[in-house]
Amino acid sequence: MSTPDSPSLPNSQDPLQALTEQEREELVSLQRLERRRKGEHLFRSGQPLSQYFTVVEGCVRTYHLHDGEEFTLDFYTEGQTVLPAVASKGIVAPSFAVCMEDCLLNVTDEQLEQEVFARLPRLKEICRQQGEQLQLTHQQELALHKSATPEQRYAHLLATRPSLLQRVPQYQIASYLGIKPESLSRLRKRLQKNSSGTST
Amino acid sequence: MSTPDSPSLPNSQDPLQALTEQEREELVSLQRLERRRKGEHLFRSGQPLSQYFTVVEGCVRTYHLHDGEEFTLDFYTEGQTVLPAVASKGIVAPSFAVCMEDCLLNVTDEQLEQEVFARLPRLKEICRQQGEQLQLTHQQELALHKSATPEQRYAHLLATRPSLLQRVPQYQIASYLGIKPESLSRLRKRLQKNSSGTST
DNA sequence: TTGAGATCTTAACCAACGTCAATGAGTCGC
DNA sequence: GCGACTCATTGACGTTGGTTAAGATCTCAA
Repeated sequence: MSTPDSPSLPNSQDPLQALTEQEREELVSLQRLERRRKGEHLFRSGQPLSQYFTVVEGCVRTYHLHDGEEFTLDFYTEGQTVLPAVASKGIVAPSFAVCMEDCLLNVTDEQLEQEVFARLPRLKEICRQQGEQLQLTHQQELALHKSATPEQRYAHLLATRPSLLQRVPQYQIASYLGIKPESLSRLRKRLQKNSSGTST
Repeated sequence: MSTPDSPSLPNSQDPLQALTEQEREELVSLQRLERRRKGEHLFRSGQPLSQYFTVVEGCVRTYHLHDGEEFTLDFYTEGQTVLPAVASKGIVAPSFAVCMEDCLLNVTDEQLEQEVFARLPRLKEICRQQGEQLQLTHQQELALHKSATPEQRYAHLLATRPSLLQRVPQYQIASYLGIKPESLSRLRKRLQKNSSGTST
């Protein structure tokens, strides 16, 4: 009933379980939390990336710009990392990231990252591994997007991240699914009609 | 006229330029080359990955299986790496990879990887950075796929990897574009008609 | 030559998305 | 309340992809 939404990319399954209680506490003590207002950008496409963000509270959306139109890549909510840490210098932001709500973010820059890894050497390997698996997951996402119809993609979103639909305007969900808002509207209507017959 | 096809994922831009001539020679001397026959699989979805491949000669296709149907993820030709090196233990193959032609491959396993990194310490960082940028590139691919029509995707493929279309059966290209072979056939016809008018 | 198999093309029909335009519903500031 | 604005919905229409089925090539082997 109240599962807090598993992320579509398993960004998830807390790999920090591998740390000891003490290590985790230390990690928390090193965290730097910052507030960002609704509408603020975390980064913009093409800019060198110097910070990495994890959402503690709120919602962040990443998107591409293409012929003046926004294409939503993903939504990040409580507990999700907008970009994996362990990024090297010289990495360039591949997209835009904007706060959908007022946000509380865990912000890591290069210096802090060095510090954290110095204190928790095991974390580096954990992050690296996580990043690699994430990459493979991205490939799978692409495959899913290719092989599924918009309807299936919507059903999948509904099944895996139901609360997102309450939280985010539908025209952005549509863009996330790769269709127009009007089409999402019709699609939802179709599903309603079919499911109402099913539940008898 | 005869550019050898830039890969869709810039897998490309030889990051080994950062090595000295001597280092590169050493790298080559450490390479292990293997032949694989057309139709052989390099890995299968779900299996632990113990080897990484770069195509020296031939063509490799990766794909997903979904309800018994294949969905082509990508094609890898001369010079392209099927999966990035610097993968940790315990990584699981996210897809299938099969040789489209008889292939000559540069094969790296964990042991060889250790050896190479021991001999060329700088390479490790280079590979890591490459892997991270690749990850961001995958995100961009997904965005491109979402925001472009099949026609635009085909045009993009035609522009960036023309020789692939000569090399690979069209029904697999169709699957790569996310459409059915019949649709690709119609699409090509439409494009022909339109471009014939243009070239006057 | 004949037949089987694989690949590509074409046609006809339907379903679904895109576009354009109009209408509601909700919020906000005045 | 009122207008302005944003967002969701609906309808009409055209375009395009999926499906099914048929046919055209081509290769390969008997």
